[in-house]
Amino acid sequence: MKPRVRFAPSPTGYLHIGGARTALFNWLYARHHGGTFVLRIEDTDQERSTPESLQAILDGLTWLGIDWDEGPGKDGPYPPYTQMKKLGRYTELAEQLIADGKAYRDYTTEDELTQQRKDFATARGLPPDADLRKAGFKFKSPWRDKVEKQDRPFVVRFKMPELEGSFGFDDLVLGRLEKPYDDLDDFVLLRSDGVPLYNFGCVVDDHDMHITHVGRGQEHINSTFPQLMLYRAFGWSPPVFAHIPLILGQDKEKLSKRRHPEADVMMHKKNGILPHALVNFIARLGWSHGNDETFTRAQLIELFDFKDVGSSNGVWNPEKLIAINQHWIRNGDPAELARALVPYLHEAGVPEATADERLTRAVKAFSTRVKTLVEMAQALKPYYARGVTIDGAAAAKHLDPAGKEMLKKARALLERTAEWTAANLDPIVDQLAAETGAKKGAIAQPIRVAVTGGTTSPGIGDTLELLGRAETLHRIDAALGH
RNA sequence: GGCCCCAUCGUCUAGAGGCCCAGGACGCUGGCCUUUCAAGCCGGUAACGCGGGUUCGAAUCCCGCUGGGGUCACCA
Repeated sequence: MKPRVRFAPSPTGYLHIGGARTALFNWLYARHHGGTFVLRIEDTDQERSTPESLQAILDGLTWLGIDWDEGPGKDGPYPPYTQMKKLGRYTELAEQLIADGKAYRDYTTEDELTQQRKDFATARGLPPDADLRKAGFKFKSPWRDKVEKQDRPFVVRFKMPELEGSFGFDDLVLGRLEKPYDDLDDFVLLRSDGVPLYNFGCVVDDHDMHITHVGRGQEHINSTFPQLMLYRAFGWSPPVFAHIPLILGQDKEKLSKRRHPEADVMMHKKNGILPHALVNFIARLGWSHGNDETFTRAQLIELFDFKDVGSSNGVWNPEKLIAINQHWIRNGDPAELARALVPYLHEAGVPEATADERLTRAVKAFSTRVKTLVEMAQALKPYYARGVTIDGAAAAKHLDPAGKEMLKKARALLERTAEWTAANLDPIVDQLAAETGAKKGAIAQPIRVAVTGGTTSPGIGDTLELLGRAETLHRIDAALGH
């Protein structure tokens, strides 16, 4: 049987890096097994859900190259894929549970609940601001065993069976996980406005959508138990669970949107990280395959399995992300990189940049010299300009009288170069070195400073080819004071 | 605090009883190469949290401790 997996984000903000990894692992699992990857929108938190967030999440996934087979914009056999569009289904199932005596209508009001908390605090001699959860407060509804229906607001609560012992499940990454029955209480299924809460909506949808494997963050371990009870109450068989470790910030705290800007997937796009580099990095955070560090997308799909996901949390490591990004800039397809680079060049103030053959050559020349697309755009920008401003220190060091003298000789040779290619241009340095007995540095550096304005650039041949004959001679003349 | 999960270099990790006085990667660092800067190549730095067991033998199994994380809503 082909697996059906899902990613079920809540559209309450941008795509979080932890969510992206959860999506990635599920997606890889589906692609590896030729299964189906479902994208489901859990928008039952009406306070916080926004259309903009939904779009941001879709954009984030798309940027990362994680495509879904069913979900927003993709019809599938088990619609709708948005929870607020199937409210009737939840109500129907809640009614069914009530009829079966497995859930009940709880008419407890806000005031009554507050009173119960107060009484609890007083009985324990606790201060009014004490955290009652820590003190072990457990809500007991007086409606648990009543069946009458009243004409006022109510929530539907699950009637947790009073059973001895414990129950559990076999997690794909953590192994056997168990919990005593009496740890659970009568959790809410449906709010008073009829909207389902997470545990209920999640179970109903995973069942309705025939989900076979649920890969999600370890913060959901505890909610798996009430969910399991729901499966049991409905007589449904639960999916296989895989709880993947959390990603921590550099301060070792859980990666949060508020405290960690790197939690935003799209921030990395802005920083010039390649989508595949981020995918590669994120995959290696928690998952491994021997000593391998870099993987193509095809390799990830071929090698991924939940059983190779580790069980301990991982700390975000920006240096390694950069290193992997550099690796893919260096080893990726230059033409493809050129296309990815164009928007960054536009951003850098080079509106005329297009993914042409010249840009591809430029990408090749700089691929070992920059770590991000932002750096690449910055590095390339001067090559698109007319003329260049020469750095004072560089000029003082390399464009002294001797340097200028050498530059003149170089210019003469350059002018006579038939075909303006790196292969033809590079030997000029050697030729001059042989003729004058000067060191290559005494020849190449004055040229480099004259045409780039600074002391560093790719090889002279590549640099000059990129600049073109006219611009090279123009800049040399300017440096010579003509 | 209750419950749950976790524990190898600073970080990501390999390691499924002897192959490990622990390997790779990033970082940091010495050198080589070199027309600059990179890249590349060769080297160095640095870890099995602690204490008990089990075993001829433990990073690997068991227990305790400690530490870290998660979770306890009419959020997800």
